[in-house]
Amino acid sequence: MEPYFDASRAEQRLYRNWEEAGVFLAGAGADHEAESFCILIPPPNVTGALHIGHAFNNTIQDILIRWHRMRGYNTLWQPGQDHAGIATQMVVERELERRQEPARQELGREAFLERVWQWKEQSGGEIVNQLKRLGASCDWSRDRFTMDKGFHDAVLKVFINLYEQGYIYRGKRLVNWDPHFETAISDLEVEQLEDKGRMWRFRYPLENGETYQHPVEYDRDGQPTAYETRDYLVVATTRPETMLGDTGVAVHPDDTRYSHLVSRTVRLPLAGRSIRIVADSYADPAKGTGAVKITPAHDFNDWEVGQRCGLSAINVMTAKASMRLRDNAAFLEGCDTEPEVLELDGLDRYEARRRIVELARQQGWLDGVSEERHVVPHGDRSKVAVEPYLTDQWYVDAEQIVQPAIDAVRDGRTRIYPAQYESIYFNWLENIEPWCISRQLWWGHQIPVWYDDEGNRYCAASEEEAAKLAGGRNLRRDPDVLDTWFSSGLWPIGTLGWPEATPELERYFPTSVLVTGFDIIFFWVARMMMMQLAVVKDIPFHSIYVHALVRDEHGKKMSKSLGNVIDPIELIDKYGADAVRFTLTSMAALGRDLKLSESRVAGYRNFVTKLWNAARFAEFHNCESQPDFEPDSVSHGLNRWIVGETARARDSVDTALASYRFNDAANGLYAYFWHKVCDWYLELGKPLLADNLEIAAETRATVAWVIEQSLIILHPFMPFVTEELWGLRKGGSDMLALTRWPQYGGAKLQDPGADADVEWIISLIEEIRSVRSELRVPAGARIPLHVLELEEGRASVVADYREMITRLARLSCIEEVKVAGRGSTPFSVAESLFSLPLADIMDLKGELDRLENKKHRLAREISKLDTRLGNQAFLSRAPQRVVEETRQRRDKLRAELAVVEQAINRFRTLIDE
RNA sequence: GGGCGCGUAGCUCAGCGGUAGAGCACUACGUUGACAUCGUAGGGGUCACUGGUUCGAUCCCAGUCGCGCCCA
Repeated sequence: MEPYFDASRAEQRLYRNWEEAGVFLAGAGADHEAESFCILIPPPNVTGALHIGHAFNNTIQDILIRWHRMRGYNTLWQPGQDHAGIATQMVVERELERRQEPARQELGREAFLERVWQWKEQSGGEIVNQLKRLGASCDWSRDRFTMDKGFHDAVLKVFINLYEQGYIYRGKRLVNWDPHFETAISDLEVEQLEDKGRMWRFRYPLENGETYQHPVEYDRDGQPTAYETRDYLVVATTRPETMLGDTGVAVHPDDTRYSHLVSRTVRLPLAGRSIRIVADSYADPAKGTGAVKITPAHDFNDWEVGQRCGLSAINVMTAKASMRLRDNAAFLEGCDTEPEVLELDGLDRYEARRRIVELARQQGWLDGVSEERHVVPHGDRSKVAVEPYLTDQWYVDAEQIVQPAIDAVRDGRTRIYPAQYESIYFNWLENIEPWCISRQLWWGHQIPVWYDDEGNRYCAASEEEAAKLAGGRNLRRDPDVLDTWFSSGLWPIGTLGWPEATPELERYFPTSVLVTGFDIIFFWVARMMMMQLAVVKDIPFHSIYVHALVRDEHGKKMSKSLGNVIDPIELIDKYGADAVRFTLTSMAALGRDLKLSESRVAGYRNFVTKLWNAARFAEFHNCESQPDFEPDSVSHGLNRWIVGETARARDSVDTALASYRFNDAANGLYAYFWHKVCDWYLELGKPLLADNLEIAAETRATVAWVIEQSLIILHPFMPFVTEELWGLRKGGSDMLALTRWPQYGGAKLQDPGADADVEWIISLIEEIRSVRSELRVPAGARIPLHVLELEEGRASVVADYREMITRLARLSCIEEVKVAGRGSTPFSVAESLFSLPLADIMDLKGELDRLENKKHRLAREISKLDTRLGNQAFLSRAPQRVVEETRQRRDKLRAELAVVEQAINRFRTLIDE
């Protein structure tokens, strides 16, 4: 065996072996009639590359899957990719541009889609290979794509189903419009970004000679004391370019300044349109002048006001967010436009903004301008400011299907871990808004609705069926496609074969657990709940494990623009997949972000090496597993101890994983293997492996068992190195991935007597090492150990472990003596007293200090406990158990103190002599 | 504005009513036939602050101060 595990060479071979042996297939290795365990992968975008968040998310899933598979469950990890409408269309369009090929519009829909499919075939599978590098044990034979024929059919069927039940409707309303992609997007795809901007105040002249008194001076109580007569209203806006679409000015119904003006009109500058002053409580008297311009076609709040007050909505922009005025009948109607305004036609919205402000200044209706910060909605993909835009779109009336999704979590049929995410889930669902599901894109599931020339709609699974419904009328299909999340919302039933009643659907649905990031609870998790419950009347999963975000080592969100992205594949290349996985797992504390630093990965790479070398040790010493080995029948205390430790480790892994405490599982395994097995068991066990000893055979078998048990319980976390070592040890006949998880219970393999002995031996060795180190005894020097006094029952222990103590503490001999010799250093372990004769090398003063320190530490602790035990309130109110434990501890410390004091006295005597 | 979370060793984080822990980093020593990607020993903390509950608070409660995120 090499001294290191060569991850880069072994990983791909090991993965291939797993695939060829079919160990990842649904149900592989399952016990007969086993319970099923199924996880659906959150489908990565087909355009995507594996980022660290995927690596984390899929490591967690793989641990759960491998753990269950080894425990004999009938396991399915269902993989797949999402067609990711906007993202993919964007990638392919860029590709066309880069290669200077005809753009999407020139190609036309059909040819463009062909190109997307081509692209998908060539470069779409990258992320699958990357998941394999991570070790993800998905059943790739069942890989699904949200645009597959079967999945597509299922999506259309659901659309038709929901349409027919009246849960899907078409409506003309304001949507969030992304002017870059020229499509509607849903509320969730909008992110609010704060930006510094300006607030402009405009004067809109009152018509028909109306005037009002506007306060200009106030007394101390804020009461107006002087007024001026105004023949205009001042309105404020951050978006001057939309003023051409103004159809009203609103004032608060209780605002006495303006009440006589309600229903009068102002003349909209530039457009020359008469617009009505309306009373609506949306206008806040305390803000600005209390009068607010209303642009129903370009602002969500204004839209509501317009609906309430009967104002028309005039769209003054194109889909690209440039001004549309010249051939805009709605705009021109009722206008007495000034020539300048038509020159704005076709200008980009920001250019139009500058021009309008400039015109306002020139024409004298600019009242003022102020700087302020405000939040501007942006498209999460395009990063451009979205426009509220008036269009016809398809909506899911989510309110009608939301209740079962709320109930399922309320009554615990689906549980969310950690529970704090439940309230986020409820809060969103209880305030659900209609879901805009149509997108003006080409790549996606085209909406299965046809229109005849009169505009009647026919919703059907195919053109033929629509034609039948239409009775031969001329039809054209709705050009829009569905929101990507509409189809991924059907991921659970869609991947398992619905609407066919497949065996997989029967066996694996509802699925066991969904592992996902909190950032897509709304996008995806909540919608899957709603849609599965609406379509098949059942929950999609029993549990939802919500994990946090992976951030950089300073806690910043990783992003390309910040340049702080850690590429998991680079980490895997450098440290191996096992190290990357173990790092992520060890940091996966429930409900907390992880800050990833590379040094941590390097640390776990060292753990992989440690495991590798422990196995190498076993090989050197011919420690081979014995078929008839019974862990509970070993005789030597050391072997009995490690068997018990191993059982405890297995037990705590199971407990931790069952409650999704992945970090506890990983850290427990790390401590067990490195600090128990390697630091102590293998070191103490070395003397027992000498060929001439009777105990050697048992110890070799125990070492083999311990190593192999460790490989098994580490396998879900570090599948590659464990599988490789398993193969090296077992000759490759059976695979670790399908090896049965140990069932032995904790109690049967525990031996408290052996545990106490070994722990005492460890303390003794540590104490000797500590003394040696502090007294600067050369590391290579062998020194004698004098035994002065032993606690009851320890004599045989010292005898049994004599050689181990000698070796690990680098002693020349262990002798019983009656009195400590001149120049020797006494020290204590629990209640036993020893000394090290170090006359020529020791630092007397330093050693005395060391003992005094220990004495003070003990004395301080004892005094704390004494105070507590002297407190009547404590004695009467604390639980008896706690009182008793405190007393025992105090007594034990007192005994130790006595021994230390004895050591000090002896030492003083020696110094005085 | 509403909600959630977080302030514990130099750094990244566990813990969570009764002994304050890990990894990394740091210091010293060291190649003993598994491992220097290692071993041994060691230093390092008013558990953000202020009150309260309790026999007892890093832990529970309230407030303050800092930081982050989500929603409007």
